[in-house]
Amino acid sequence: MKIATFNINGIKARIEALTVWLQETQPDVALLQEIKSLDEKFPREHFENMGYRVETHGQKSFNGVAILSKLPLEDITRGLPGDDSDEQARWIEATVIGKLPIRVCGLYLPNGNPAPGPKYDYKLDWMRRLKVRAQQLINAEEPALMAGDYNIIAQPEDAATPQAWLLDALHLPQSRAAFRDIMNLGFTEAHKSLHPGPGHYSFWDYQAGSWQRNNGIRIDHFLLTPSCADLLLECEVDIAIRGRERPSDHVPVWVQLDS
DNA sequence: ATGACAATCAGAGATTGA
Repeated sequence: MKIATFNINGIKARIEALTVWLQETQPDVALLQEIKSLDEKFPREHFENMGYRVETHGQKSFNGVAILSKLPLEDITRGLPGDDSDEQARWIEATVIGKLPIRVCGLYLPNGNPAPGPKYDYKLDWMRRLKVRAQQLINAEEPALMAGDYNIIAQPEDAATPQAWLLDALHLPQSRAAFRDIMNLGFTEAHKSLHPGPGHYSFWDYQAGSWQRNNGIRIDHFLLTPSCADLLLECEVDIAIRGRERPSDHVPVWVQLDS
């Protein structure tokens, strides 16, 4: 089973690029972030005609996550538990029914800038809630993964110019500590486990020729529970997508699971 | 660097992103 995550930075602006990539890559499941669309405005039929089930959790203008799946989905839930007043659409879950059922969580973790400030407080509180849900997934002892745009530079080698990020919400010690806390519950970060070392990025800013200079950061991750990590066969980043016409500032990351 | 670049909503330019 091939599962991908892709921050598309707007479905309206990215429908062509996303369609081409889906046809080339043929993921069974694609977790999308920043659809920037109301549910009723998402081009559902376009993807259904390509053989995908479409489940969205959107809002107007900003944020928004979705699951496209060629396999059956069960028990779909929307929104990260733990704060009924949170109106930002950043979390969606479903069980994908393949050879083995996999609980799949798609997430768009808050950016948090500027830090300190209310947006950073929201990021840290969102991560506190994420840890609660993550612990539940570990306790369930079933194959599960959490994938998406974590907006966390987890270690200095995940940035081409780490010194430029020292005061940024993506790289502040509290952010990295919160990510580590979640990892330490027992998750495997798929790409790092298969491709350790520097120079792997998933985001390049639109500004200042970041792509041309390979001034990137790695912030899109797959976190696997232990029984899911046992199924991991491959994990790759589709870097070339960033060099195409009208790209997202993120590129897709995917895993192949023996499931 | 009050910078750049892109998307959204709106129908200009502010807001957000990372």
